[in-house]
Amino acid sequence: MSPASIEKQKAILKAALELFAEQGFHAAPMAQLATQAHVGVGSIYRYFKDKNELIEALYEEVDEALQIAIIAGADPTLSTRQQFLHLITNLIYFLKDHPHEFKFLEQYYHSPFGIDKKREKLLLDNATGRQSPFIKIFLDSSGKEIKFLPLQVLHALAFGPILFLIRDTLAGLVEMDDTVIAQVADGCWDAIKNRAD
Amino acid sequence: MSPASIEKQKAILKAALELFAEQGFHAAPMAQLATQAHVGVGSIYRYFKDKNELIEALYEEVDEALQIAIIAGADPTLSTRQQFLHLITNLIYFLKDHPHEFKFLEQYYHSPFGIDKKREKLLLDNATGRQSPFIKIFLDSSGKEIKFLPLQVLHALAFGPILFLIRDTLAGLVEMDDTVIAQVADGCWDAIKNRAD
Amino acid sequence: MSPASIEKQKAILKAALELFAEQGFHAAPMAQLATQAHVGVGSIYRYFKDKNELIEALYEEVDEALQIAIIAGADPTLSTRQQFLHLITNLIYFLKDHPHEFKFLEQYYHSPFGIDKKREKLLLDNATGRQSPFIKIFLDSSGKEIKFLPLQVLHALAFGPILFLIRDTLAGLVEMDDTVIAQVADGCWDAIKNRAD
Amino acid sequence: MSPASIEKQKAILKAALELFAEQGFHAAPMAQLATQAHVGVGSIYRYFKDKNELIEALYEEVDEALQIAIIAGADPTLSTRQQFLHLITNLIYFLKDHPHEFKFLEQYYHSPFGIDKKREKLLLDNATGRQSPFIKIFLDSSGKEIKFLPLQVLHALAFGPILFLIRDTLAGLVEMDDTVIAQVADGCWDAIKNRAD
DNA sequence: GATGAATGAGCGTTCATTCAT
DNA sequence: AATGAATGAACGCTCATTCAT
Repeated sequence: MSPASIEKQKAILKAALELFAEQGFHAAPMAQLATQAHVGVGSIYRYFKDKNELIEALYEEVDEALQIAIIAGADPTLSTRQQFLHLITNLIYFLKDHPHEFKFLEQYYHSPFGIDKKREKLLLDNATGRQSPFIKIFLDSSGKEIKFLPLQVLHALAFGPILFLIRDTLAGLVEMDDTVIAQVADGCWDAIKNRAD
Repeated sequence: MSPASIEKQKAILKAALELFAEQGFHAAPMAQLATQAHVGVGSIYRYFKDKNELIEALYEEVDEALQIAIIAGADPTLSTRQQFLHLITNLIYFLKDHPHEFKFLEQYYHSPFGIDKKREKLLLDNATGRQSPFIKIFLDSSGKEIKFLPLQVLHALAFGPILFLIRDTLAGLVEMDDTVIAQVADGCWDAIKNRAD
Repeated sequence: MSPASIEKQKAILKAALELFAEQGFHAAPMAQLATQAHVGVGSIYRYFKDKNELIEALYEEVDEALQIAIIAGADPTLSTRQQFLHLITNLIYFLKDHPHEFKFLEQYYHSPFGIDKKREKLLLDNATGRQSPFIKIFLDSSGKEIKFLPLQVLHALAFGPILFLIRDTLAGLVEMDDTVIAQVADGCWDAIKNRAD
Repeated sequence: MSPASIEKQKAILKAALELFAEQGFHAAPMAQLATQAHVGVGSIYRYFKDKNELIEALYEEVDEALQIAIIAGADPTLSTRQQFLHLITNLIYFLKDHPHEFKFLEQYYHSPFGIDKKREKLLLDNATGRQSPFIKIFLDSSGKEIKFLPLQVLHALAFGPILFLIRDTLAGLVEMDDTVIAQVADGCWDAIKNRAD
């Protein structure tokens, strides 16, 4: 694909991210998306088979960026607690600093696409070596530093508060400064850590 | 309003809850809703100004039921921890046992309506005596049995995991038996309780 | 269905017949059809699931009218030749006097619908008592007054010239007065009659 | 025009014939046509002003091939009947053996183009020495071996059955073996021949 | 000359809402 | 009060045609 084409595709994905985040999938007409991306409607369909495929492609892109952000600066020599706090702090900052990405992901995971994608990722993690860094920590330390609980429950305890709080932050209901972020990260650790520790 | 009218309105709300939960706001046409409620399309507009107002009214109804379910069997003589566990367990069972209500609320809170509603409730709680039982516990015990954190952060730590897990349960990704429910409730408490305790 | 509804449905079918005949299925937008029928676009979809179903319904209506016209004044006591000439003359006059119907049918039989419909009618004729009057004559007299030929071949010899000529007539290439009509009908009989007779 | 250009043009016409025959004019996008012809979309517009002109050009090509096939092996010393049977048998075999050409011509003659083309050919035949071989026979023998009828009527009687039958053959409704072909040709002759003969 | 990415008018269809009955 | 037929703006998507490369 030519550089110009790649630019165009990126412009479409960028416009899609903004519009989907601000208005939702349904309320964002392809025509408006085209306008915002400075392309013709028809051009979108050169790059993406239909609206669904555009959404999927955008998800892949956003998820990729998220995964990269999460593992930035990861250090396997640290304690489990410190590794967890590092990862989850990365996650919080990324979502807080990328409200469009956060809103898009929230929508995506609540749509019919989302459920299947989630299940798919879960199976993938079980089946392949490619593992989310969180899952690795959970599996390695479950029953030790971390409570012996089903993976999904650990996920819920670790991520649930984050998503909840970011949502409120973006809604302007609460301010997330560095102190609050540290407190929440801490709270998440408290929720999953084995009490004996 | 005549008893017959009340019945009709209830039928509409019931049908709306089912359809919205199963298909989403957008994918649930008013015509289908009317069919399912055994009323004419026009009748819906007698009780609700438009689709948005129907959604709002349904929210009020569902939220009312939820608030009632949460405080069932509450006992102010118990310890803070026990009161919290009681409330949150009520919450979990209600949401788990009422998937339509849960799915509707999730959608609602992720829609443009949701943000405003949340802010409104917050202000209401501050301004009036009518207070959510959770807020009462948080305000009463913050800095004592419970961490000294902004209310929104406590909310996030307490409710975030619940919502996350119920979602996965309804998607069939995890089974929530009584043991798991107790473990999650416990985890939520661990997240907010003061470590000294 | 209320009388008003029936009127509306008829208006739609009438407009469809005219537009399809004059512009073809593809070139006749639903919006134009709605305008011509003095209804809203959406109303068409109350009566017909989609454009295809409208076309099918129109075919049924036109075919019905055609079948009725063909058998008008049929007299089983006449000779095979006279019965045939009567039927085919009816056919000619109907098509000549109903150019919209003729053009619509031509299009229909040349579309993907048409082939299947034709085969279906053929099977129906074989399987049930309901028989086209032409088929009855052909089957009864094949090998006697009429040549012993496959049914399809008799059809071709009898109808082929008619369709060909009507087409040219509507195109203004030839004038079909009563004399010409009689001559063509005669020619068709000559094509299928047994020479010995 | 360079040899390479001629090749390209032929490839486009070949692809057009196949696609138009199989899918119809409307359902055959220029892009698909370009792909099948192994040229760029833009190239089609170098050889043909627009889609209509491509259709026209294809018609000329197909018609040319048809006219040549019809007169193959013509022998002016034979009887009128034998000459007619020879020509019409040529016609039948060509159409039967070239289904793409037949389907294309049928579509063409049923489209807005067709009418005008037909009228144009008629005028041409009258105005110039270039005459269809059938027209020559009809004009020479009308009132003698052949009925005294308007040219268009003779056309209808002679060609109508052929087109009708080929259509059904391609639709799989009837098998045209050599016997059937001879019988149809015979029938066509019976339709136009003077009874006295 | 040849290409195919880009375009946007125009399509079939849906659905929230209205209003005559 | 209750109905549902009627409406048309708005949607996702296609494709003949253009034009920069």
